[in-house]
Amino acid sequence: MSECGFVYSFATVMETTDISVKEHIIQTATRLFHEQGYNRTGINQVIEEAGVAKASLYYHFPSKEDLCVAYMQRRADNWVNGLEEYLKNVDDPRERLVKTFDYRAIHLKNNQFGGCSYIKIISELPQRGEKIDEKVLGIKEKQRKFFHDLTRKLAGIEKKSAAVLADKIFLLFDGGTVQCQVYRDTAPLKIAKKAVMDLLDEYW
Amino acid sequence: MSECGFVYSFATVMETTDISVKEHIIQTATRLFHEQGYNRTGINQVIEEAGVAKASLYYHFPSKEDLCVAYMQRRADNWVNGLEEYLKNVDDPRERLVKTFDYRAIHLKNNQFGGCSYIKIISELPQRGEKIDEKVLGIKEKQRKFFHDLTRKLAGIEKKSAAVLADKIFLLFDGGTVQCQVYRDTAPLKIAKKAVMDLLDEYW
DNA sequence: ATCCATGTAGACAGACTTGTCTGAATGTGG
DNA sequence: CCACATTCAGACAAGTCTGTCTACATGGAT
Repeated sequence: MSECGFVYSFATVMETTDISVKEHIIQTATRLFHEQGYNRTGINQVIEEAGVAKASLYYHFPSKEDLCVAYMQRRADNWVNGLEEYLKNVDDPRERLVKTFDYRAIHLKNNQFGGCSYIKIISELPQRGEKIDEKVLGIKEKQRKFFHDLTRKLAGIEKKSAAVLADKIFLLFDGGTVQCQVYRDTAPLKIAKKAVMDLLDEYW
Repeated sequence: MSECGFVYSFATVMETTDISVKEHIIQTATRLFHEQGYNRTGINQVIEEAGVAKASLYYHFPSKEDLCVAYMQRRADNWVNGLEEYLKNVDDPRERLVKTFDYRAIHLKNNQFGGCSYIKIISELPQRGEKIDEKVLGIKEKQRKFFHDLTRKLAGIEKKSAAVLADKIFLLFDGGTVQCQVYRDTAPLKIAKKAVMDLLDEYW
């Protein structure tokens, strides 16, 4: 098989391209876990599609649970990086809030309306493994903080009002996300965006 | 074993108590699927805890997927019946809307903050089996219609405004539900309720 | 009287799962 | 030069899963 040669030559290139075996595993797992679900994706499929040996996976990740944590972190990084790029020329906090919902719709569409990775994971693992639980709560809290930071920057808003507003927007964010997943359509997020704009108009 | 005798005598009683073997299976599956998740609950556990034979399960349900549909229908029935009971003396549509969020919090707490069964199912089965997809969309559409019917009854509201308002409330409903699932707390639904009350105040 | 619906118990097939282990190869750093 | 980190291939263990099947029991309806 030429595949073997490919893999080995690939490994030599890897330092220059910075796509290591570990990175291949994370990327493959991130794709498969999100598209097929965590429970329905076996380790064997991950290593096969990543083109790595099983021992290599377990060398980098002691268990599937650890790979799951890396998957969620990668999803979070991708989201934050994509959003920052999308908002790079937007300064007004009001506009940043609204455009976040635009980007959310784009992001969900680009991800086959798979919904929120973290809500999906806790839906698949109701018993809450410690590491996974911690990761989900940490990421969700960062999402919440994002909205709180933005509303606090709105001109002339009181601190308490900003917090209430942020929590409402966060609810619309998650509500829009899961409804887009259910309906496989961006319509719910458009309504959520409209709701956010109406909320912001109240504060002028 | 006395168990055998128990089972058989149970079967004879079943017509009077109206708790058939099929009903036992549905109740057990409804509990286990919601608490443990659909994928993580095996047929063998269902029949064991229901106290029925495997052949009996497959006599009533051709496949696990069919049992899943029955599970979702049962969850929907339980929700609607519980809500109707909770709202039986509440006539004002505004109050019915707000109290629906109160009942949602009670319901989630009573169900170990397991979240929305239908969102969980589509999170576990991303490929969307035909029967399951149809069921989830049907139930979600009924939930949506519930809010639309109520907002239309608000005094002096325009038809279009009522529709927009209902969709916003529905977003807060689902957002509150999944966030309660994440945080294992009713706090998000309290914020959602407050958001609904604020929305309703706009329409006086 | 006999058929049929409904129920029991439990073995079995065939596939899947996670994780371990053996044994070898490669390239780099000390 | 040798030790170490990293990677390969793939067998294996020990368990899970869904669904099928055999063989039998029971009670009501025709």
